[in-house]
Amino acid sequence: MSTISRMDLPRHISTPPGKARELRQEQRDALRGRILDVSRAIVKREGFAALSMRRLAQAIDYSPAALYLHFRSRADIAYALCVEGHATLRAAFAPQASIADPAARLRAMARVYVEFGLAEPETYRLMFMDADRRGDGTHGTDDGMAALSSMTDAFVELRAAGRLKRLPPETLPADCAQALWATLHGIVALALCGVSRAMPAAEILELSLDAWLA
Amino acid sequence: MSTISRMDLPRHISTPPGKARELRQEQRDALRGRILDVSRAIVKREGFAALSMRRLAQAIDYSPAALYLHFRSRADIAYALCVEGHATLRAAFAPQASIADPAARLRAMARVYVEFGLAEPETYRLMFMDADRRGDGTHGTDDGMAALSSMTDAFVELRAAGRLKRLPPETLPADCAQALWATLHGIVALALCGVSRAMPAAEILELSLDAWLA
DNA sequence: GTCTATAGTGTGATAGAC
DNA sequence: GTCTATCACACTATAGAC
Repeated sequence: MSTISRMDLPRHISTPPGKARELRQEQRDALRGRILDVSRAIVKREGFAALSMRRLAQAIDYSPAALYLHFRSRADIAYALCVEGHATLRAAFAPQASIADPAARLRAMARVYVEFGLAEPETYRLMFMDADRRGDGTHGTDDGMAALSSMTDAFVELRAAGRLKRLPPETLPADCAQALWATLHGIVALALCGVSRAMPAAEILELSLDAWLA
Repeated sequence: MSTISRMDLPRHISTPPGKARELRQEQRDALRGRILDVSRAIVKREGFAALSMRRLAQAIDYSPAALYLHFRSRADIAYALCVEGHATLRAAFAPQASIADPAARLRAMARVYVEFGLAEPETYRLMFMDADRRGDGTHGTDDGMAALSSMTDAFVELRAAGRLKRLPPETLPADCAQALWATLHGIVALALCGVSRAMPAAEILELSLDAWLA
């Protein structure tokens, strides 16, 4: 919970003419940031469904109407949080890129992906499981597909090294990546829904990776 | 939690000896059936979120209050529809059981599963994607796990035939089934969320099956 | 058993005063 | 920019008349 009160922000100060504009802009950005901070916290803990405009307003100590000066709608906030989430995920992927062996790299990326989903279940839901129901345009985030293209690259290397002989020769590496992603998503999604009570997600993951990459 | 207590039955009335009682029961069952019919239709077309008690009541031409004489809550209706869905899925699996080759059988079952998800997206959502958010006890449906045990059986046969040598020898067939299920769920879930815009689900499926069973 | 009526609570979003 | 007040809805569930 952020302890910053609105009173900390200088609001009705007669601003000197020069910097007035950027100062106002700074305040705007600060408030927008605070809205996102609180939204992120609520979503993380209780999920996007628990994020109502009223509650959000109360948490940042403004009226609900004030929110609409910074976001056109609730879906707009969801979109912003999704973009953030994709950036986080991409950042988590980056360190794995230096792994030389493509199979080991794929395994590492897969583990990162699943760990992200399990560590931030509600964010993951927002990003990948409620996407179509919200009606906003989250799908356009090419940024989020960076992970997919890293996996594609690894499959290209595998194919070049002749290590995908189990699959039909005309199979595209991009399709392999897509299929592996579907597997990863399935593992996370089942875990989040509590349906796969038997086995821990990490074990399912290792087994699936063996099936794909052995 | 017993819904109907014995005390609710009209014992002050000397129950007419003949068919009165079962006739009343028949009417009760008929109305309950109609409620489920309409609910199923609405969910199929527009999803469980679109099923409100008001709307349901209007559709069956009763008052909202009447619904609560047959279902304790909206979640109760969801539960009933889930049980139905699991029965449908199990029935769709049955014909595949006669396929002799375990790998071919697995492929056939996998296709049935994915086809079910794509053909009845909203029912699938209700069964496997909103499960935890509803708070009812759908997970207890052992009936629904019949599919999983069929897949386990197939993996047992594969292992016995020495056709799983790519996986570590201590791997349990039940775990293989669980992992394959996760893959299937991932394929369906991504397709339903419109995230995997590139590739048709059927192709991802075949590719994944090759990876698993080649 | 079924109705009408309504309690009680939520929601997203907006108008208009200051 | 921010507020108050409110619109215009939705919802589940129940009370009490018949």
